[in-house]
Amino acid sequence: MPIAPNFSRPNQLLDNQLCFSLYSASLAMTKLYKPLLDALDLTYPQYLVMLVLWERDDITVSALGERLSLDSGTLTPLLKRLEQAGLLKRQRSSADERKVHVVLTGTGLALCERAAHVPACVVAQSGLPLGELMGLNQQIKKLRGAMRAPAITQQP
Amino acid sequence: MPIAPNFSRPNQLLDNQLCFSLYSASLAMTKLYKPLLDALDLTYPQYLVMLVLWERDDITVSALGERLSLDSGTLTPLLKRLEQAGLLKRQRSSADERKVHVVLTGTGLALCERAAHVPACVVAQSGLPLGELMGLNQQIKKLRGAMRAPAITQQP
DNA sequence: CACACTTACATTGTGCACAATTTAATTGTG
DNA sequence: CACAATTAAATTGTGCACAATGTAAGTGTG
Repeated sequence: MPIAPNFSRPNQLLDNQLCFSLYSASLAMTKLYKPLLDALDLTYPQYLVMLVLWERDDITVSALGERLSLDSGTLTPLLKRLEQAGLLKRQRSSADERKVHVVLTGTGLALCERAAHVPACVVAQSGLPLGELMGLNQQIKKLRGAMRAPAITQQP
Repeated sequence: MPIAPNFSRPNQLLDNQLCFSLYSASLAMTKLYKPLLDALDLTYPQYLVMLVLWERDDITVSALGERLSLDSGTLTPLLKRLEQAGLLKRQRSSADERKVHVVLTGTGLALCERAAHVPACVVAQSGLPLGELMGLNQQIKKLRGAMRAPAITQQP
């Protein structure tokens, strides 16, 4: 049986490419960060967690999860590794024993300085003008917002 | 110690958001595909592999890896699962015993029909006009190309 | 105040991604 | 032809992502 390229369904080729572009660009971006983050002993998801904490320290696991759209199954082991590395502490709330607060240590707070050069390095490596990247960022945020919103679905 | 938002380094907040946008949008997009792909018993990376094979059957693992920017460490177990599911065969080249050719079975080829509606469903769910998605796709592909290219680095 | 219900994390299991290493086949060079 | 070098997959180990489930703490209702 001969090869059957599906030119009859241009959508199947075209539309999936946006999804594949996102997927592939995201992986490529992570690789761009890797050498910089290796120097800080952070993985990319760990770096994202630290970015949130550098902005707002002492938040609960669920607040962190909402900010990053990640659940406890992902965050719990990740946070344990960061705690093991001495960058933060996980402490149960005394007011509500169900909640776990994530608090930076001195080491974790200090790491912010050593991470300060990372974004500019990545921008430089991408080789595209900053304005273009910012415009792209706005569009992707819009797409992400659209995906977060519930689709026009018939309610039962 | 008080919270220390790093407003003094706007880049650290701004530039990382493009990267985070990509990361988060990619994960969200995968979740959009999930219910559709569940019906086909495919994960999203498996679906990408099938898309490539529906376009061009009988290619080597390394060709597949180049197309998707994935290495054998990712593809080998993924392909074994697709083989287990009866969608493809992995067969060593007789001409060069190092190479493994990936060939669709009848079942794998037939699945193309059942997957035909997936892209349009995802576009509809995103809630954005098709033209906008296509423009975004072009820009992201440009970014990905820029990241693939070696940065302006001093050669030793 | 009992008790169903909800909430916040933690745990378990599957499937990517990828670095690093291994194995085996092929190619290039003297 | 011997043999170092290269190439193509496979293997091993770590760290996400996430579904499904479990556990314990808190909440609401009669």
